Amino acid sequence: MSCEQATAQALRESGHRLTPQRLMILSAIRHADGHMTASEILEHVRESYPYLDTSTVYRTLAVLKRMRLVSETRMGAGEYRYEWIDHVRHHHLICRICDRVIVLDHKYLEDLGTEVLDDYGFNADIDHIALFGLCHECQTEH
Amino acid sequence: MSCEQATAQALRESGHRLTPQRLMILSAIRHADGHMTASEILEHVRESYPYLDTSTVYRTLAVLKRMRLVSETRMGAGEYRYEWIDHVRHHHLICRICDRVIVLDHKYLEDLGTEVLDDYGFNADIDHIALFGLCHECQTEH
DNA sequence: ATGGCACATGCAACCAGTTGCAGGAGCGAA
DNA sequence: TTCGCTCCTGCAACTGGTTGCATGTGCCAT
Repeated sequence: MSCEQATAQALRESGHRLTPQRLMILSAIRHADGHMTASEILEHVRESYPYLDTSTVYRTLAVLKRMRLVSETRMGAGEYRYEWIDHVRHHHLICRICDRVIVLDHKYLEDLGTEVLDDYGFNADIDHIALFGLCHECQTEH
Repeated sequence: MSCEQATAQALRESGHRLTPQRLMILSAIRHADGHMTASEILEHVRESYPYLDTSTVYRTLAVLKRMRLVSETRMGAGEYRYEWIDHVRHHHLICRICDRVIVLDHKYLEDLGTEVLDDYGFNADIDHIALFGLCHECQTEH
C-alpha cells in the first residue's frame, strides 16, 4: 500500500512517531469512504487489535487534524465525524429541525477563504464546514 | 424590566411555558455582556435559586436557540458559549495553535447566506460563526 | 547493536452535555 | 376559581470526549 507510505513519511518528518496503533487508525480512515466516527474507527481497529483505547484514537485524530490530513466535523447533534482530506472539497448544510443534510459545493466558500487570508493573514481551515439552519421544507411548515 | 417582557411574550406565543427557571436563565444571558458558558449561567442563577439543574439550563438554551434568541458557538476546545442575539452580528477566527480569537465582520459572510438561500432555499444561521485555522503568527513560526 | 530519552499508550478518573422518568407546575377551559 | 392536560423540572444514569499518570516503545546517537 504505497498510499500509506507517503502518509507515514509525512508523520515521521513532522516529528511524530510511527506506531502500529497509528498505522491501523490511519488505514481505517483512508480506506473508509466518507465520514467515520471515532467509535467506528475504534470498533474497526479492535477487530484486529482489541487493546486499542479510546484515548489513543482521539489523540491520533488530534495529530492528524493538526497536520490537516483529516477533517473533523460536528454534523447535527451527534458525534464528531472524521474524514480523509484529499477528496473534492465539499461542505454541508444541516437542518436544525429535521436533520436533513445538503451537500454544498466548495465554490460558495472559496472567496471567504481568500478574503480572510488577504485581510487578516488568517489561513482558515475551510475544508469541511457545517452550516446549520432551516431547510426549505421546515421553513414553510413553521 | 420591559426588555424581559417582550421575550417572555415571544416565548409564550410560540407555545412554551414561562417558568421561573426560564426567566432567571433568560435574565442571566440578557444582562451579561458577551458570551457565557452553561456553567456560568448555572452558577449565576444558583446564587438566588440553588436548586436549578444543569439539564434545565441546557434544555432552556435549546429552546432559546431554536427560537434564535441566543446563539451557540464552540470557541476553541472549550465549552459551548451562548450569547444573546441582537447585537451587531460578528464572527470569529480562532487559531488552532495559539487559540487567539480575531473578530470577523459580518460583511464577509453576508453573501454566503443569500447565495445559499437563493440556490437551495436553505436559511442558514449565520449569526455567529467560528472559523478555525492558523493565524498569521503561527503560520510563519511553523 | 544497544542504551536512553522523549514521546505514545492504556488505564482510570473526570468533565461537558444528553436522556428517561416520575413528580410538579403553567396555563387554557369550564 | 378550580380542573386537568401537557409540558417542564430535578434527579440519576449515561455517552462522548479529555486528562493525568505510570509504563512501554520508537527512534536517534553512540
